[in-house]
Amino acid sequence: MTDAPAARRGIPGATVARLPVYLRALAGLAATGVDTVSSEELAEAAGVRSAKLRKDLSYLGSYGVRGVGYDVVRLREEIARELGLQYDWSVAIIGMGNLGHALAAYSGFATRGFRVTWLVDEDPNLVGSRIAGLTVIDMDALATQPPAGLIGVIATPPTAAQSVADRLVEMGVHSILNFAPCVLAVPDGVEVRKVDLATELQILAFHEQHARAELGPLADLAAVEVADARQEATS
Amino acid sequence: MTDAPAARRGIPGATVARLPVYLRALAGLAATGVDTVSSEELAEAAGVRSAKLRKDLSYLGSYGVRGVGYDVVRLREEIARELGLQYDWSVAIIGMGNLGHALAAYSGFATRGFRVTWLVDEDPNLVGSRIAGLTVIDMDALATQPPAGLIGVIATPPTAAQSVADRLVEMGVHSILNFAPCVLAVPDGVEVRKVDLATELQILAFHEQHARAELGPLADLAAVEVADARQEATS
DNA sequence: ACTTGTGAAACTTTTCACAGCG
DNA sequence: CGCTGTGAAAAGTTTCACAAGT
Repeated sequence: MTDAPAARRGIPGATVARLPVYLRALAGLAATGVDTVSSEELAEAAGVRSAKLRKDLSYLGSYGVRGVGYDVVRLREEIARELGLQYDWSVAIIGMGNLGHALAAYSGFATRGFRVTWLVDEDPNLVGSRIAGLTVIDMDALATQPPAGLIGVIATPPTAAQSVADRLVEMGVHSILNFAPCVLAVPDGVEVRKVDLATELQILAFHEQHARAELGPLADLAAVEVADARQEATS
Repeated sequence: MTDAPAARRGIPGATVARLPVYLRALAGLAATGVDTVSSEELAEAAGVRSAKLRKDLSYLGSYGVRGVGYDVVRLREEIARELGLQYDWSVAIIGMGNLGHALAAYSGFATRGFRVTWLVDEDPNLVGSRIAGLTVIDMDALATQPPAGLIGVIATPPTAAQSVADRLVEMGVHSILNFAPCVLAVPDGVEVRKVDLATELQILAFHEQHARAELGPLADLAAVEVADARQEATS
């Protein structure tokens, strides 16, 4: 019954997270005029192994042709549909600091199915000003016209992030992208993804340190040793 | 032999990725004067389950006290050491567009063990200008003084990203944070982490669409349907 | 002949549940 | 008694290898 041409509820999360990468790779291939691609080639373009790619695509259904490969246009459509990109989703960016500014101006959203529709800040000096073609409003103004399916992007300082999240949830938002370096508490049914820049660097630092340890003592480290008030910790 | 007070090579990747979150939670607790914390409390602050937290910490060694909990200062030091944060790592940001600018000005790096030391761009109009207290240089200038342990942050357009990565690798960098929406090919031993903003939104769109499907047909969708040249696909 | 789609195996990560220790 | 640390079970993810289809 529910066995129509797509996967029955339950595409693994790891697969969902890779679909955007495949989509990007397919867009690149389409742009260069390729119209059929093998799992081997597409996997190469996406930076994964071909078996993984095939397994991932198998969750969406059978869109390949054995002995031939995948039709670039068709596969692109199927993935886009699975991701819900037949709609142009509205995005509200909250917090117009450096990062909020950069996000508002980022052209990569528009080209990939998203429309930045609201820019929000609480600072009265910013409210009313124009950034990237939009007028900055405050949270109250946003709350008067919250569209269903809005995605909220939090780019405030961490101290403000939780209360912004609360207000977004209150107005019916259930997808949030959080750039503030803090944990957000939200009710069930609200999906939060986080991007923490310092965290990413710390993970790299771990690998850097351990790669280094293979090669011998950390003698030639140009990274500056922290030699400051660390005494208070040891005394 | 190699059984000193830390984990023997092989902390799971999933655990490493969470250590920065624990570190942040501990910093928060330390700031409010708490000096002992149970796995339950710390897990709550970090947004994970306590069993997972304890398992993660067990890879670092036994730093808790049964019946009591963990010493906040001690645990913080141990995690920081494991992540290699006893050093201040140098960071070079390549690509001084909107995002590069925002990253250069981001104060969150300095407070978490990283020092943005070089800003790089190829545009002659930018080279020599000052951003966030630093003078913008070009890749050639960076190549003349590449410190060991440098972390490269790529914030260029995707078309330039691969060649920037190649040059970074050439000068001995083996940790790269890539903001450009493309796959980078690098040799073994070079660690690349990527942050793709549109990808994150697409993953949210997937969940948004499927959460919505639970509640019935997509009637009240305020996300604008893409009603353009999609006919060519159906005809 | 060639490439997909997929069971089964291998590996990783999370969760459970309780022994062990302060 | 309470909380950590950890084996063992469960769940999730990746890889293998080949049968099945064109």
